[in-house]
This record gives sequence, structure tokens and C-alpha cells, in this order.
Amino acid sequence: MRVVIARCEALYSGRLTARLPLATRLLLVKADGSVLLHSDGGSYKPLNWMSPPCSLAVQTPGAEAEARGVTEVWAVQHAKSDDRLVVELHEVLHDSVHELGLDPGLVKDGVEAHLQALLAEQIEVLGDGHTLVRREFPTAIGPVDILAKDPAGGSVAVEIKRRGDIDGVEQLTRYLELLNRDPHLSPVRGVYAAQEIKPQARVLAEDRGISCVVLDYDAMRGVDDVESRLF
Amino acid sequence: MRVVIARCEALYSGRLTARLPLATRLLLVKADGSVLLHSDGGSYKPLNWMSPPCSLAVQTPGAEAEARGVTEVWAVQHAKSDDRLVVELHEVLHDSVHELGLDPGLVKDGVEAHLQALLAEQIEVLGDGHTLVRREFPTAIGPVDILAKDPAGGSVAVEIKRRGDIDGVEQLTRYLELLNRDPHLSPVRGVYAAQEIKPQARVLAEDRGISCVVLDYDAMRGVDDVESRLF
DNA sequence: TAGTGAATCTCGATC
DNA sequence: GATCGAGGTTCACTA
Repeated sequence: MRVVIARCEALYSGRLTARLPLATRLLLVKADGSVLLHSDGGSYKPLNWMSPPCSLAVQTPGAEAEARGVTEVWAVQHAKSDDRLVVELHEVLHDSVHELGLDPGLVKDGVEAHLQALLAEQIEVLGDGHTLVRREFPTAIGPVDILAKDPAGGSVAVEIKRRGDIDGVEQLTRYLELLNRDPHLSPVRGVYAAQEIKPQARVLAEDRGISCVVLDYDAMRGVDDVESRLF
Repeated sequence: MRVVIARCEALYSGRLTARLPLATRLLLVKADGSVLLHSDGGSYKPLNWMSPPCSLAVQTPGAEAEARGVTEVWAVQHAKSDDRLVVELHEVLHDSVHELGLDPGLVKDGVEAHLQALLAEQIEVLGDGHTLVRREFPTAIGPVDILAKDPAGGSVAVEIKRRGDIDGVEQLTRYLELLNRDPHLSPVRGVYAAQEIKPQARVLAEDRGISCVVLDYDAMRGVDDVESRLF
């Protein structure tokens, strides 16, 4: 990992064209050749970057660039596409290289998968008398998050999202259309379950006869904790 | 901007829980207090991070942590949520601070907006005799990218994407349903225009009577250049 | 390898 | 501030 602080300009051309005016920035060159240009703010996204696989060629500036004060040019070329990042360095304020080694990587726990597991365990959240048929119930266009039965013996297809957007309603609608073609299952009711359901999504869902359930993640996790202590 | 290279572990808890085992990493502390942990590979996304607004508190390790070799603890707390990142530093290999100043920011050029402008200018790409009604034609659920008339006087609603995914077909379907309720416009035909149309999106579109048009960005830009030279 | 869906998405425009 | 759509999305998983 090479860490450089420099006054620089940059030009990116690829899926779009973008320009960074002259300013002092952090330049990172990673072991795989990728390059990141960061400012002293914003989020984790760099101002500009080049993803691997790519190669960095350090060049001497042309006469015109030299006249503008450029002392060094980094030409970063993507290996497979014609994406290209050209950084013109005016002044290097810091330059150091560090051996980091391979990273063991991030270990994650719990997102939508966790919500799905919790709801499968606590399927009565859908209403008394509901029973789980199975998680990831397969259909021709992909698995439905949860298939359940209501007390009357009717099928219930559940789509789970962390944030209930309009897309999830469309997704569930496609599943329902398919599932309702199966005489063994039909009629299949739809339930849209999310930690938070956007107003537009709720309107669309209810317009299509899909009921909405807001999941309380902390409460469900709390019940889960209690259960795991008991059993 | 503070740049630190250190052997460290990290724990994030917030919207999910994640752990980073002991390894040597780059730690960045930006002027707004945000923290980024980068490995020597991957993309521009850090292994872990804390977005602003947040505050960094440097603490001395407890007895248990000290026994594990921790020399310093960074507790990064988000100002508004309960997101929290705890970094346990075992060994600091580099530590420097740099004044970067405000960044003038990125100047972008050309994406979907450009495609829309080009297609509006070259509406005959849809077929001879087509005329533009207007860009961003308003509907109750948002503006349609382009509304046009075909030679027979029928309305044509155009949805433009850079990459034609299934989502765009759903979006256009919703627009068409609404537009077709308007007796002044009905019947409205749908056209899905993109630089690249995914097979599944094409199948769904054609199943719904929506025609697909693949846009040649370079060719359209070329025509545009010629036109701008001529006029 | 291509396609699909999620993301601690981020970012910008618009209401 | 909330919402919605786009992204040089990136990332992980799967057929």
C-alpha cells in the first residue's frame, strides 16, 4: 500500500467523463494496482478511483503540462475496459509504502437473512395459527422468502425486506402470479414484511391485495434471545 | 486527514454486527471525524467505516484487552444513530496528519441525462415520422422520460436507461397503466430504450407489448457532434 | 461467467 | 427532512 499526499488534478474517462480540479488530496495505490483519490471529507467513497485489474504507469509530463506546474503524471489504465484515470501531480507532500499483507476479511452477522430466520421462527407474527411451510420456497423465477399456511389452510407467500420499497411489491407480485397458477397452492395470499414500509410501497401493495407487516427487529431478536436461553 | 497504519481488530455494531480479525490495515481519520479502515486490495469500499457525523474517542484498553496485546482503543460513535465502531490497535506502524483543505469536488459529464437529451433530439431513432411531445412528461407517479407521437398520431411513452434491467420495464409498465387512463392520450405504446437490454428484461417487455430499442451512444453522440457543427 | 438481488449502500434532485 | 431514482454503483451468491 502506497500512501501519497499531493496537490493534483485528475481526469477520468470511461462510462462517464469526470474532472477533478487542482487540490490537495490523498492518493492510495493498493497492492492490486487499484488507485483511490480521497478528499478530507465525504463518505467512504473516493472522489475518483480505478478498480482492479488495472495498471499504473508513472510518466514525465509533456511540455504543456510542465508549463502548468505538473511534475509527474500517473496514467492508470483498466486491464479489460477502456476506463482510464490520469492524475497530474503538482506537488508531492508525502509518499510512503507499507506492507499490509492479506486481510482475513470482514465477518458479518445479520441483515435480511436474519430477519428471515427470525420470522420463520416466529411465524405467528403474521397472525395466530399461522404455520411455516418452508423458507426460500422455490419458484421458476427464484425462491420466495417464506411460504406459510394461515389457520384456514390457505397459502401465504411472504417477501421480506429491511426497507420496504416499491420494488419488493413488484417482486412479490411476480411470485404471487406464478404461485397462483399452481392448483395445489392457489389461492396464495401475499404478505410484505419489512422493518419499514415506504408509503408508496404500502399503497401499491394494498391496491394489489397484499397485506403489509412491519417487523420489529429488536423485539423479534429479544424473543429469540429468550428462546435460545430456554432451549 | 490523519493516516495511520496499524495492526488492529475492529468491531462494528449498528445496522448489522461485523468483526475484523487482527491484521495490518490503513486507518484514515477525515476532518469531519469519519473513519475508514482499508485493506491492501479489494475495491474502493473500505473493510469497515463510520460515516459522518461521528466522533472519535481514543481510550486506554481495559485489563482484558491489554492482556490480548491492545495498546490503544478507538471508539467511534455516530452522532445521530447508535452505530458504533470500536478499533483495537495492537501496534502502530505509521501515523501522520496532513492538511488537505476543502476539495472543489468532482465535475461530471454525461450519463442517462445525456442519453435522454440525445434521444429527444434524434427521436426518429424510434422510427420514421416520430415527433417529440416533451421530455420528463409528468404523471401522478413521476415523470416519464420522453413522450412522443408516432406517424399514426398514437402516443409513445419512452423509458430510458443506461442498462436495461427488469426494473425499468416495471417502471414503464406503471407509467403506461396510468397514461392509458387518460382518454386524450390513450392508447399509449411503450418503448424501452437502453444502451444494453438484459435478456430477461427484453422478454418481460415484449410479453407486455413494450418494444425494445438499443441505443448506440457513440453513434448518437456522433450525429450530435455533426449537427452541432452544421448549426 | 453471467445474472440477480442486497447494501452499514452513497449521492443528488425534488418535493 | 423525506423520498425517489441513479450509480464508473460494489458485493455476494447462484445457475
